[in-house]
Amino acid sequence: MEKSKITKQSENFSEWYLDVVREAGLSENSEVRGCGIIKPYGFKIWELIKKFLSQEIEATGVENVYFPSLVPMENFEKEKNHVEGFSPELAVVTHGGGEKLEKPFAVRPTSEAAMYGAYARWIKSYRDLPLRLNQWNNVIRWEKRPRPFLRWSEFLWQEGHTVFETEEEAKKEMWQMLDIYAKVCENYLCLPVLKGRKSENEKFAGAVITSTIESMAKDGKSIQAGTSHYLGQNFSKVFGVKFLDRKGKEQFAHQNSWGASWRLVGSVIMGHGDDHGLRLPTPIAPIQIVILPIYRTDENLEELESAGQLSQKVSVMDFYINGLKVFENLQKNYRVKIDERMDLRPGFKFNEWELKGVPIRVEIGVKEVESKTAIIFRRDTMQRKIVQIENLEDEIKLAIEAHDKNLFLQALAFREQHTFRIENFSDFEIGVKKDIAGYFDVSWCEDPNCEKEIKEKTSAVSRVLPTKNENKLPKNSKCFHCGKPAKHDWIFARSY
RNA sequence: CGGGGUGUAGCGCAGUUGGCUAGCGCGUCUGUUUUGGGAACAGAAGGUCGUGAGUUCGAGUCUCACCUCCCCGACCA
Repeated sequence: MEKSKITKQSENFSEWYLDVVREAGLSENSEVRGCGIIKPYGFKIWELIKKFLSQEIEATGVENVYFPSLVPMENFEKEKNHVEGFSPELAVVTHGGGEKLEKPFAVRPTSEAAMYGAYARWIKSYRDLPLRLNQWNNVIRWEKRPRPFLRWSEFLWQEGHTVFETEEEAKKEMWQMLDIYAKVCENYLCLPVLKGRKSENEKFAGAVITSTIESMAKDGKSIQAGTSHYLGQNFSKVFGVKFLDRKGKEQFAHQNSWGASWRLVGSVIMGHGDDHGLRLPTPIAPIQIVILPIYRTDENLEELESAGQLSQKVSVMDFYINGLKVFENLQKNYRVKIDERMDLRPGFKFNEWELKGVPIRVEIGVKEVESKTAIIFRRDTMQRKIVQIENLEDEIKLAIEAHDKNLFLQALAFREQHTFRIENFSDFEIGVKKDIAGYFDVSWCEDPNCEKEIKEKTSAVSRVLPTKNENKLPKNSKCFHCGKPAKHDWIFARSY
């Protein structure tokens, strides 16, 4: 048996991830450091995720727009925290048309500074509100240490930018959009997420509140899978987004921004993948069912031909697969691929489709043709089941439901097994240094300096204050690190 | 930006104190036999040895400079 092309997760998770990304044909490095080439199979996964996100976002009444990718540098300098947060990672265009530009342009790392000048012109009255727009685009952030899908220097995402009369309305929408991200993750990506808000140190540069969904990778690290910010009046004040209210008084608007990127692809790989490769949830699988005809020798084919119902120009498998209505229906209802490659052995194909994470495989060999059956193989369990050919469609439907449910439950169980209540800092330090660490549930003081010290000592930071803990007293009245009064129970972890 | 590596065929690598026509594995292409868990054999194609300069009769190999990419940190709203 040939050795696996991918490193075992338990040996080196980071190498496992790079191996899967390469061998499953998702992406490869480009000539530009930190910018990846997304290959068709990887891009299709993103397009399917995008389809679900887009549906959910548009269902709330948000409209799509497009703003330019170049932003005047001076726009970034308006909001103090924003410029401090982003200037280290800006790409700047200094030349155009062969000449040095008088005023340089930044390539957007996010579009607050690109859009809000226009918002200021568009919004005059409370009647113009709420304004709720979204754009699907690319952004560039000059990352020091890129990683496929999770932190590339150029990435695709959507960014929503919305404007409201009141703080209350804005905050309500911030949580509404976060719920949509959580729903997409849980329903379509089969990934359980923790919802909540970020600490002072971890929030978006320029936001009043940053909310987040966090999913767990199989090495116990946390991935921020989507984020929704209440910007307050920080940007409306500097960009002049103001309106006359119902009493004729001028007010600065309350704004939100929210985004999710193809980081979600990385979250799926790291959240579901195993030593055989990818495991894709059916809704976002480019190929949901692969049908694998298994040929034997020409002799067998001839035997079958002479035995049966076969026109001379059609092979046995063509007859079986294309001639039966059950397959016709499958191809109507699912993304199906028939692997007709004659030059490859079945063992090779099994491994290849498992590596690519195809949820359901249907194997049809001579035995199945003779007995009018088919074999259904489930990627999540790696188990085979023999079914009658006339039941194939129903059986596949059940298998898909079970497959996706199982992916979700396995990920949830993994997260629960790797979430630890910690009462003191020495246990925390020991826990964080484990190979497969996880989430640390701690009572914390919420002091930014305390968080900085924790980060310096352990490289772990707060990830989220889960919404369910927001209105609860902490389990321990003292901070697990500094001993000052604790405010809430937070989740700390190492992260991507 | 700090520390450590690296650069030779599409990918992964070897290349001895400087020496003759630069090699191996995987992959690719052609053919034959195969085909129920990563097939075998035969043949073929594929190289400015990161770049530039230097030492030498002779440099993949030695010297200097530069560049690249990777890993570990810092940075990552």
